[in-house]
Amino acid sequence: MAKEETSAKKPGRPRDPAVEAAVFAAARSLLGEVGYDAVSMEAVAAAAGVGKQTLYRRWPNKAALLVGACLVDATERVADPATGNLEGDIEQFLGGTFAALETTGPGLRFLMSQAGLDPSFRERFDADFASRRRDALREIICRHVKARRQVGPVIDMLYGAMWYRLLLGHGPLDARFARDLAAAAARALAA
Amino acid sequence: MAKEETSAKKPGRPRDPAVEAAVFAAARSLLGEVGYDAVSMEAVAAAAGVGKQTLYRRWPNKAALLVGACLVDATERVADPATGNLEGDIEQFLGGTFAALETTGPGLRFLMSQAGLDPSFRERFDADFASRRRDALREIICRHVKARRQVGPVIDMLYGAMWYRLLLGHGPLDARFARDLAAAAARALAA
Amino acid sequence: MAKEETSAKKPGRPRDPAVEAAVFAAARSLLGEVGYDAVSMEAVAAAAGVGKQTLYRRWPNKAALLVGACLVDATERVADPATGNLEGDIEQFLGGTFAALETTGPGLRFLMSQAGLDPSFRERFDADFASRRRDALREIICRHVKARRQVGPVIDMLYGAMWYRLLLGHGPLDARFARDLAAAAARALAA
Amino acid sequence: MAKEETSAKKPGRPRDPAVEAAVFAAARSLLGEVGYDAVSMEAVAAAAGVGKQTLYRRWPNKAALLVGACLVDATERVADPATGNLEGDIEQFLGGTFAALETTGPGLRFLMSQAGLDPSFRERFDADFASRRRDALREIICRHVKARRQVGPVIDMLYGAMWYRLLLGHGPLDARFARDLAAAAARALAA
DNA sequence: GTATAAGCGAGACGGTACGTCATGTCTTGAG
DNA sequence: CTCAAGACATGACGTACCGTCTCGCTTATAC
Repeated sequence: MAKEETSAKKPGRPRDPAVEAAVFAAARSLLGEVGYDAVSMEAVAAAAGVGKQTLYRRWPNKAALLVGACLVDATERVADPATGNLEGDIEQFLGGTFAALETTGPGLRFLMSQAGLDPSFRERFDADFASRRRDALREIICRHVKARRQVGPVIDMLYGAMWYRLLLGHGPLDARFARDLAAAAARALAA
Repeated sequence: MAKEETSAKKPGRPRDPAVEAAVFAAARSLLGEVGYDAVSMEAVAAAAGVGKQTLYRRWPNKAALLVGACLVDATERVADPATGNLEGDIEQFLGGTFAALETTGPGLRFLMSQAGLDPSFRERFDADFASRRRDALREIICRHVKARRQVGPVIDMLYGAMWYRLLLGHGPLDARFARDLAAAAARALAA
Repeated sequence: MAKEETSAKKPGRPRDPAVEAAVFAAARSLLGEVGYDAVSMEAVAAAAGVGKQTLYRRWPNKAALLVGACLVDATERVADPATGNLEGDIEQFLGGTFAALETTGPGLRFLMSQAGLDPSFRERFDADFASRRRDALREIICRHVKARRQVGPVIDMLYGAMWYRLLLGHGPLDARFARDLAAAAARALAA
Repeated sequence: MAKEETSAKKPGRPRDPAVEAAVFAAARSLLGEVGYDAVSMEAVAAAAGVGKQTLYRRWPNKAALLVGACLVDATERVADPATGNLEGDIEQFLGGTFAALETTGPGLRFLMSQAGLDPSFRERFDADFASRRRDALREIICRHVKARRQVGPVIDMLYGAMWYRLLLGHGPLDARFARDLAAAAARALAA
């Protein structure tokens, strides 16, 4: 097939793979500490022990860098649930997602806030992060549900509830909330 | 003591009342056109024909100014529905809410983003606006549902879905979405 | 007429006159210490306790700033010689000129370099400074010499020798050099 | 002695002799077009179709490279004069030198200006270029003159006059100027 | 042959400075 | 005391080069 000619040997020194890890770690740490606005490319570069040009070589702007930094742990933290039934799978998925928010919550809240403020970041954040999370949840739900039409709104309700509480803080994102949401979703999706 | 002669004749030139209106108009217009980040105090001052010092005399920073400019959006505007059944009432309430977003959407989106960024504003915004909207929806739902325990999460799901789409823009906030959400909620709340 | 009300009261805060003095002092000091290339606008700003923007508001670039800072060096300071004979007058004139270079040398060297790099400054520097010095020397020489045709090249030789050593530093600009040049010039101009 | 084991067969691939020519051509061309400051090693490398490392392997810095590039044509362009008398030889030497400036003048002007700005470049430029030209002229003069003591200042006067006009542009560097300088120098050196 | 060693084009790397922009403060003169 | 104007110190922006460091390749001598 030779489809993957992408990895043809390029000339010049190859990119140092350690850079990405160092940058993402620095970026996540700063994001959690001081918030999106106060994260500067200079600070990320300094914290990661990296030149500014190296950041701009790999990410076009701060938004892309931070989304990349958060994307990694969100996708790798939530295990695929397998309880066998719809409600249980949803509960487990949401429970895992909420648990991850213990550490990633502040950073993600900043990113979603930024999405509300900046249209171009909005697109990138949805395409690279939020829509992927919706797809992951959709896949789980669709294992048990045939009526596809109802699934979309229910996914928006589930993730919506999560973000709503994450942004406003008027209620906890705990195991009980996961259970309540899962129960409501399961009933909503029942034939 | 009557020390608080607030309206006592203060020395010096009085504040020009036209300034606030001009500034708010300029600010909302810029916010709609270019987005929060690209709004600068300098641009607001120039657009309003006002000196920068005048802005800083009245608002401590850009966020506060824009919050002031947008707070008028966070006002009740949805008529009380009366279709007689749960699903119909929810659909009508959400439909009205979504319709109002046509004009108030950008302002509210900015306010919710600001709530995500600023904890003190978060509290104020939830207490003065968001929780009141939840209460209004709760009252409507509770006309038809006795099982109170399930209501809270469903309200978060409904408003959550709305905000989720408002912030990310990945799907429309239209009559059909109101209908789908109402149907799902009604099933979730059914005994 | 009064058209030239250049100094008409302009609105806004007036420029702080202390800035120019502080900047020039910092610039000349840095120029003397580290040389033109190593002088950075950032260092000048820091040393003068001034913001970078303030520098760029007043001077378009580093060269212009330093030219301003050094132009004070380009001022007449040599007393008119009166030894009665050609060789003595030349020697005394050059000796005085060389002595002044003790302090003004670095600044003048920079200015001449700048003249070599920037054609428009070249014209200005020649008209306002270098040609006047040549005229001064010419007047002294012409007191003793009638053959005008030979004078021009000799003046270029004398000032040329000075600048050549000032720029390259391959030989001293001292009393002995003044004497040697005067002797050579006197012979060259002899009938 | 075999001290000069320079040409000992060294292991590894030998240096490509075409590189130096390509680099010098590119460097001279850039120097003439945009001036010393605006010449960057990256641009030279790109223009010569050469890697940056190749430049740094052969020249320690930009200054050395550009001096090298200009040295070549200055030394090879001026033929050894042989008119038989002092004044004629000087005139012919200067005439040839001035003629070469038609093409090399702008580049050399940049280099001399840079020498005035940068002490470390100053040394290199004098050692590798200017002092060699003075030596060439000294040799010619010393064929006819025994009184060595007067020669040094006269050489500074001759080359000084040339650079003075090259930098300030207040007079032409033509055959007549060469003749006038030669005549003055010959008289100055006469017993 | 087959190491070994250096040169080569390319380009990523940690840095420094650039010149621009916006922040929030300050200082004018006018009202 | 407010207002419009604009200078001020500060600090991040994104770019351009610096001089160094890998890469994979080429081109020599040495074993």
